Amino acid sequence: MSEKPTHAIQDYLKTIYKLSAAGERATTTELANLLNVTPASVTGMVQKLASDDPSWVDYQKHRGVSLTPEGKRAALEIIRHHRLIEMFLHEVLGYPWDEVHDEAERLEHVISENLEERIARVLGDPTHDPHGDPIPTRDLKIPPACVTRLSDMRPNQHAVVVRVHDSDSEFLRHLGGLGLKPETEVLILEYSPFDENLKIQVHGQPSPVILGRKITQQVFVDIL
Amino acid sequence: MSEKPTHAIQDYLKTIYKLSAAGERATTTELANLLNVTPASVTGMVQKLASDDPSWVDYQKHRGVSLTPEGKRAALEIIRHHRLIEMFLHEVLGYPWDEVHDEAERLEHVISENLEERIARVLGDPTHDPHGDPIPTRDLKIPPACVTRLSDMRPNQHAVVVRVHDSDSEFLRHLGGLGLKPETEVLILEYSPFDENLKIQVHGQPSPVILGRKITQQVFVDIL
DNA sequence: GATGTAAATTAATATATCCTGACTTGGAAC
DNA sequence: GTTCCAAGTCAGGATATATTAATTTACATC
Repeated sequence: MSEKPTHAIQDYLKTIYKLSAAGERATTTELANLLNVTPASVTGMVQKLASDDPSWVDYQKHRGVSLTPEGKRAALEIIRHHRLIEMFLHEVLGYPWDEVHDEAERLEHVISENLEERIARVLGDPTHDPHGDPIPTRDLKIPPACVTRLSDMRPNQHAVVVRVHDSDSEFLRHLGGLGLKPETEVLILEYSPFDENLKIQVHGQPSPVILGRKITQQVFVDIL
Repeated sequence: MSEKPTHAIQDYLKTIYKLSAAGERATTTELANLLNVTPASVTGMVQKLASDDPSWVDYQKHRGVSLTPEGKRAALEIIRHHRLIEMFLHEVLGYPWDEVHDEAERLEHVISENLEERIARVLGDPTHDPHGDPIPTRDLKIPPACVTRLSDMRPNQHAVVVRVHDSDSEFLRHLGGLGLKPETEVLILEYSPFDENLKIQVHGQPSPVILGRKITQQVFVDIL
């Protein structure tokens, strides 16, 4: 049985997981940016992660890191904690969706498996968090996240929002104001090829809105 | 504005608070025992606590420590977190009372004031935790805990349990089995002066039980 | 193949917290 | 008043994680 990773290690593993979603290795600088530490700190830590027994990552100098099975397991465990907590804060404690991330970021490291289980039970084993990100199951399987972006839609297409990029509170409040949240339906009215703006009608909103690519790229949809 | 104390400091302050309930200063060795560190570590930490600005404690070599107003404030803040969390785990997530302490011990350090407030709101501003310990109010006032012990009762006295000593999970399960929890009424039937055993009838239980001082001293009551 | 630059690494150091082992102090008992 | 022991303190060092500054590497471009 492997030792429980420290909080810092959990953060590294989670971040490496996110960066290697598409299969490539995570680089030192990318990690440093997302973790808000210097590249030198990342180098030091990933060397440790690789030399721990069992090792959490596969590390090669100047070639970045990827997770070992053990590292992936630990990463998914934390991601499950994070997303269950977000859902719980939203559903049970009435948190607005733009405030859940930061609170979950701290709680995810300290809840027991017992508490994780009770939270999942109370929520009825939810499959997605308030931003639409999939929650790993008890046995740490995770469905592939939807990757179709609102920015890929064209006039007359009809779609439903399934996921929005989280972690920026301000951005989430803005989306909330527009009515753009998971399960909301949208109809594309116009596409402007030069600035890549989209004019869309959000279901339940009084009038259409025009959105730039900065926004539409962060909203993921299923086509209806 | 004072810096937020680290987790370790919060634990020290909380423990000093508990030890100085009666007004005396907490000693190095007592602290070391309760915190599961060596006396030398305590000396090092309390010196730091005293030299921080603002200082958390008043420290005099070989004379132990007491909390400054700032230290007391921080201690009560953590105790409020701890007891609200215990109540929340019990009431909302169905934790048995013997499991809440350890979980709260970790969560108390990471919840935001926002979460504290929402928990209090959902619970309807409870005044006591599941073991009967009083919860400091929002402005950190705390009523004196009841100090009459079941062991002080004598035959024919009728009392109601208001508080039991927490933090030992096994002991709590035992008490639970006996039906001894806050708000339960008891009637003293016999007192045996030599071994200090008490025979009592617990309301709702089929038959009386005989309890030794080790137990009756840890149960606090109001006389009816 | 030489070279410039961005990325990554190393080395030295800082901070927070803990430890062990050696030493000192306070105060009770003679 | 000594003496002695439990309690307390000091010194030195360990671990985890971060920093900055200096150096090295990879690789695209000439």
